[in-house]
Amino acid sequence: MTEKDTLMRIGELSARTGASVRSLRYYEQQGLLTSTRTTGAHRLYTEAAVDRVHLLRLLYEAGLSSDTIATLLPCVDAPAEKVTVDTLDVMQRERERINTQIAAMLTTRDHLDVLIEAATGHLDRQRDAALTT
Amino acid sequence: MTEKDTLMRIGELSARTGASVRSLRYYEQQGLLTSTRTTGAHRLYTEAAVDRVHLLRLLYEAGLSSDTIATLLPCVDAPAEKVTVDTLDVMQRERERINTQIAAMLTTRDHLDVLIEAATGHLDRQRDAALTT
DNA sequence: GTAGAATCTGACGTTGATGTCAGGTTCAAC
DNA sequence: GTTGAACCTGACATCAACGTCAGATTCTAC
Repeated sequence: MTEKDTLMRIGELSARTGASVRSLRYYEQQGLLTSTRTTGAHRLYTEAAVDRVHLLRLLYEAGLSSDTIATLLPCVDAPAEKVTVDTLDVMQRERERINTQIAAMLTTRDHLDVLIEAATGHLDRQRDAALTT
Repeated sequence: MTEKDTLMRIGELSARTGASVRSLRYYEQQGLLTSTRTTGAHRLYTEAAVDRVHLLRLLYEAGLSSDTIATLLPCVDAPAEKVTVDTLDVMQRERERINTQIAAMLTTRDHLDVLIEAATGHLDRQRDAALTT
C-alpha cells in the first residue's frame, strides 16, 4: 500500500492552500472536492486534496465557473472515459473565451504601460521641481 | 470648426457598440461616460462616445472594476495633469493583477489543450468503432 | 395633434463565490 | 470529564454589472 494515510482536517487544508474554510466547503458542495468523514462528521482530506484545491484556484482565476469546472473535472480524472461531445464543446468554448480575454488583457496592459510611463515621467518632473525649490 | 455635430441617441450608441442601453446609463452613473441632454432630458452622444464605450468594454473585459476605471480615466483624458502617486499605484497594481491572471489563463489553456487533444482522439476512435460496426 | 416608438427615472431582481454569524457538536489534551 | 479550539450545518449578507419592469415623458412621422 502506498497509502500514507496522513489525513488532514479542513483547517490545515485551508492553511496549506490559501483557500478559506468557507470556500473549501463550497467547493465540496459544488462537487469539485471530496472528503471522507470522521465519525463525528468532520471532514478529512488526503494529500491529493492540496493539489486539487490548487487546480480549482487556478481554474477559478482563469475565469471558469463552478459549473464549468464540475463539467470538466471528470475528464481530468478519467482521462478519456467521461468525454462526450458536450464536454468537448465546453472545453472549446472556454478556450475561446480565454483567448479573447487574454487579448483584452494584453491590450489593456499595453495601455497601462503607456499610462505608467507618462505618469512616472510626470511625477519625476514634479519631484525634481520640488527638490530644486 | 471640426464639429460635425452628428449627435446620436442612446439607442444608436447601443447598437453601434454592442453595449445595452442599461449598461450605457450605468456607465454614465459611474462617471465613465458623459452625454449632453435634449430639452426633454434625452441623452445625446458624440461620435467620440463610440470609442469611449469600446474602451470601457475593453477594460471591463480585462477585469477592471468601474471604480478602477473611474480612477484611471482622467489619466487617459488629461495625459499627465491628473496623475498622482495613488493613481500610479492603481495602475501598477492592476498591471500586476493582469499579469497573474494572464498566467493562470495560459496555464489553464494548456490544460484545456491537453484535454481537447485527448477528447478528440477518444471521440474519433468512438466514431470509427461505430462506423465499422 | 396624434399615434407609436424611443427614452426617461427609479426600483427591485439576478448571479456566483464568498463572508459572516448563530447555535450546536466534536476533537485533542490534560 | 472537562475545557477550549476546531468543526459542523444552515441561513442570511455582500458586491458588481447588469436585466427587467413600471409608469411617465418625449420625440418623430404623418
